[in-house]
Amino acid sequence: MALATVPTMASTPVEESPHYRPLYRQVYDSLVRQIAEGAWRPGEALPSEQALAARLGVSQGTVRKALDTLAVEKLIERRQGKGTYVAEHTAERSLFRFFKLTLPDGTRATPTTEEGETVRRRAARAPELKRLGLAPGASVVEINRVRSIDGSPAILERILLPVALFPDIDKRIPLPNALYALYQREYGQNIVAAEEELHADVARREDAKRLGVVVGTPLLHIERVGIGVDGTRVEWRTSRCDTRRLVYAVTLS
Amino acid sequence: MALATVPTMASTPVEESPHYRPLYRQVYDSLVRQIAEGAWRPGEALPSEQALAARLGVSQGTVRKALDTLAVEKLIERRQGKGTYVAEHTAERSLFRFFKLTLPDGTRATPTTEEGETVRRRAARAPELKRLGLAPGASVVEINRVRSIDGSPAILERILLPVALFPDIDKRIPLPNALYALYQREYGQNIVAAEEELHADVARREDAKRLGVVVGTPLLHIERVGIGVDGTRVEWRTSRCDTRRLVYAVTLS
DNA sequence: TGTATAGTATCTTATAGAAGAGTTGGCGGC
DNA sequence: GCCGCCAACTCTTCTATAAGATACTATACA
Repeated sequence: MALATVPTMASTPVEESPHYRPLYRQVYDSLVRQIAEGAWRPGEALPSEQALAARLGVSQGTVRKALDTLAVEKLIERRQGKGTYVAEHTAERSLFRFFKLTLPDGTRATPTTEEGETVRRRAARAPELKRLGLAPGASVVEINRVRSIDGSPAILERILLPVALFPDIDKRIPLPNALYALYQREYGQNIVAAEEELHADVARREDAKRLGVVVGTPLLHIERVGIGVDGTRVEWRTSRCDTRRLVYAVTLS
Repeated sequence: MALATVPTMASTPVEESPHYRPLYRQVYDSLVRQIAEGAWRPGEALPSEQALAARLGVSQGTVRKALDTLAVEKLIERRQGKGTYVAEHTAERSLFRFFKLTLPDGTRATPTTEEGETVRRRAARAPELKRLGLAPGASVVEINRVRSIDGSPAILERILLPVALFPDIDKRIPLPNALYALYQREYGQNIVAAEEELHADVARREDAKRLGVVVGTPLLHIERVGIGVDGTRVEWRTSRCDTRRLVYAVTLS
């Protein structure tokens, strides 16, 4: 049996299809696509399991299995007796999930942006096209800012965004503290995963000046690509961090 | 209804118990405990879902739900038509899971140990007791070794293990490449998670000599605590890595 | 030596009832 | 009439079970 909303599969018996996927997987794919398309806004409730089951022509338990998967992937949240909600990036949450820098004592750090933030639009260069998976000729927005902890500079950030996804973001300065919430709320770009690459480096003259440290201070250099629901590469962020002030802490499992 | 193998719960109706846990959760706990106790060796097959269900007096679906959870936590592996197996740390796997250093082009790095590895036993110091959650007076084994990529040194490693958990590990030199597989196979210590803290640092004289780099070279300093199935802190590992040769790459989700 | 076939394992789907959370309406007191 | 309390109802997700489908292995057989 195939989903009523997937007519291309409904026409042939699933057993004969080379792209066979279990029913609950089809439901999962369908829901992911709809969430990606913004059928429900973040924070909004999805139809109930029964309603979804009826609409898709499967049983409630099958819908439930798909929703379970979405829940562990943090795309949705469920509350017994209330409903199922599309996850939203609150300021708190997105920091907890993707911001791995903590204070040396292990407590959460909440950085703020210094004066002098710059936003400009320009053509993307070759490595940027590659990292963001863009077609040649695409434009990007480049944001540069200094992030502070307890009032003194600790991180240099450079953020690259495809203009195609964020058409007017250069008119939104000063940018809010929780960028991912902005991406989600204003541009429908929901970042669900991130690939990070870390190097050790030392502060050069320009770094030293902006961070208020001496040349040669060790810096943690972080390259991050933010991934959207459908695998789109949404953001490329480069951070250079003074790790005497902040520690990169991550739990592998 | 409570598990037949959990008599403390079976005596009172679950509804009245303040420690109420769903059946499938009780099954899960029971299985985790048994795996931790080594009821089945790593790589060995568990009884079938039906057999477990019969033994525990629940339905196959309930056992399955518990096994599903164990599977996402990577404590077990399942193969349709074959059976369910206790996960084992093969050399390949443990590297993929907890070794986040890759070559600059993104391919997997397989380090080897240089000559000159040292293993010694001594009393644990205060910070070590704290990190490993040991009682005062406990002893540790300290391992120091240089790890190489393509034949040239890239990582300095210092490993601390509680002697209580690894009684005779100092007699096993040279240690194998895949330490976590050794922990699991010979000492029943199955590492399922790890907490890592990363700093940027520069090479001091001793580092420079052992790694063959100049003093002042940026180094990535990694502190890792390995966590066992029941939350025990099994290993404290400190790595100092030349990130011109290796990159720390991690995917957050 | 290759091919059915039986048996046993996990995987998929469906259904029924329990438990949580809010809403509504009745009822008594003021 | 108006307010407050509480039980009943209805909606939700959660739990537990059962039955059939699918996958793999080994054995019997031509």
